[in-house]
Amino acid sequence: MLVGDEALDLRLTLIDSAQCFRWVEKDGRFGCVLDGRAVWLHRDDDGIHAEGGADREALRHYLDLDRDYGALAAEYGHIPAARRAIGLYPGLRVLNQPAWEALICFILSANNNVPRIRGLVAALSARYGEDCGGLHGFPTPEALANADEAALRALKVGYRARYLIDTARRVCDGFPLDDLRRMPCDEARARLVSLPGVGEKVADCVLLFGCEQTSAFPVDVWVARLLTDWFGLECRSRSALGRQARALLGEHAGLMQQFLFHAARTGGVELGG
DNA sequence: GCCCAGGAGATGT
DNA sequence: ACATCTCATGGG
Repeated sequence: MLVGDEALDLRLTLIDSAQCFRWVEKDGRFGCVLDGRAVWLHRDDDGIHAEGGADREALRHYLDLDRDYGALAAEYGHIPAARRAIGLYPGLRVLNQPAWEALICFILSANNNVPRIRGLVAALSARYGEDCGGLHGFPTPEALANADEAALRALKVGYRARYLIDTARRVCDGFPLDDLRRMPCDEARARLVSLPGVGEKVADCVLLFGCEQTSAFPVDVWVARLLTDWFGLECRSRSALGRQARALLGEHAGLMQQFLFHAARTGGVELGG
């Protein structure tokens, strides 16, 4: 099935950009379980193709293919660092992931590095997710709510085991994950940070990658550096940096953040100059 | 051994 | 409201 012929860079968006930790690459194809079904994506001369998985519209939405990224470049074209970052990665898109998956993956991301997060997510899915022909689906809230803490720690999630179980129980107990996309961003963030293991940074990642809240602006170590070095912001706390960045960049601040983050983290642009 | 990684929570001021 | 410490784990 032809998904589209957009500029989408599969490896950059699904693996290297560290907004999702679930996709695997095998023989030039990219695989994951979405909505309980395995899907494999690849590009040929015609564009992006999908084998298996959900319907075309759901995939296009997941991959954010219906957004005009040319308009994003125009919106921030007057900011030199933003223009550079967008120009460097014309194939980067900000995914629309299920909120539950983003929530658990970014709880695991706290004080952790990308390869290890990916390994933990794979181990979690292999142990608690449904087998879908070689690939494993993401664990359900019920599966993690009923997980044994020692068994989770055996997967090397460390002190985050307690966060996973307790947050999963909150979700099973009626936490309104699916309503977050319809709330004002600040209200949705306030609700998320009430979950164990979720601070402001993780909340912003869940909002941006899992709730279509494009103004949510996660500030990790790299974004904190680039905000001081490229934008000249002078704040001590990440919280204050995030507030200023959102005020500066507006309703699509989070989309822009993803380009800036990748430019800073991968060294595509030098920091400190 | 140290420092770092898409930080959060508890405690003290 | 802000600063400091601790929390597992693995790689450089």
